[in-house]
Amino acid sequence: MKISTKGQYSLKAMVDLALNGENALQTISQIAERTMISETYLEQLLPKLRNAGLVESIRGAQGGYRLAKPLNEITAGEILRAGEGDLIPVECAATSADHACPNEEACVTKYVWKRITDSINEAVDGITLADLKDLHKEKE
Amino acid sequence: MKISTKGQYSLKAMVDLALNGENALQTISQIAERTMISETYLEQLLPKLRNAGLVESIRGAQGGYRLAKPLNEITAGEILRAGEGDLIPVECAATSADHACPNEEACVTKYVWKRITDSINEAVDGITLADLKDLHKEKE
DNA sequence: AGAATCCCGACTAAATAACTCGGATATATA
DNA sequence: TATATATCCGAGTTATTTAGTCGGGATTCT
Repeated sequence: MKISTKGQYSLKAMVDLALNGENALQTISQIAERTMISETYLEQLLPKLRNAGLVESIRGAQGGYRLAKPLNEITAGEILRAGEGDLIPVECAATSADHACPNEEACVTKYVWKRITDSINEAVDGITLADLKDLHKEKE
Repeated sequence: MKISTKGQYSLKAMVDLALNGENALQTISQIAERTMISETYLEQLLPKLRNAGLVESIRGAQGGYRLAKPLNEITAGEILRAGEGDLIPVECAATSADHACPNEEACVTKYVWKRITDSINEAVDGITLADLKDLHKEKE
């Protein structure tokens, strides 16, 4: 029951962009230095965030990354689902998974998995980068 | 972000006891047959549930397992924490983990991990075996 | 042209998960 | 008391996943 470093670092990198490079381009090496995540690993993570439409990238010299949307339109949920994969702790909780569980008990446990899934997603979908930036300001 | 089979099967086994052997002793092989979990694996899981005070066991011939408390006093949260370990998806969300995160951003992400942790635990602590038994009755 | 950057897939090592197995211990019953 | 029935416990094994590196290609600015 762990969120992998992919998810953790993705959020960390996005928060870094929110705090430091909301509009200006930031290179991987700049993000790496501030977040303490290796450049090579970030090179693997950032493309996922781009494919999800959360950041945009400019290639070539003077290039880099920046957020693709306003802070209040990017949720922790989007980031985690992009970096980590769907937040579904048990397969059968996926709404599509109707592949007849063999036992009747399984159907009852499914209720628990769904409740967990829903509560996780509600939690993370209710937090935006704007919220996190505000929180950061308060902490100073 | 997966709940391991330890957690899944622990819940499944407990639901089985709730539905079939609330008071009477059930042997591992009986539980195994109904839940489709191997006997040897159950042998590994059930002692954890016993250590957590959720089931009690009688050794020797005619022995077996049964629930240690009334259905409405056993929550899915207790079962999962016993079988799976604490439901804390990121280490630093543990309240005790005050080992100075080096970056200030880390502290902001910590807020997200805490929200996730809390929402998961609230969800599972709000579901008892009695609820699941009722739900099972409805399904018939 | 050359330097700075992102892009992408393949690769490896370490950790974790998912079980199995062997043998010990306790208890009911004949 | 002997025997069958059960739980108990720790060690071992295999498969999968995670975490991260690496090499080389493509793009763009100066």
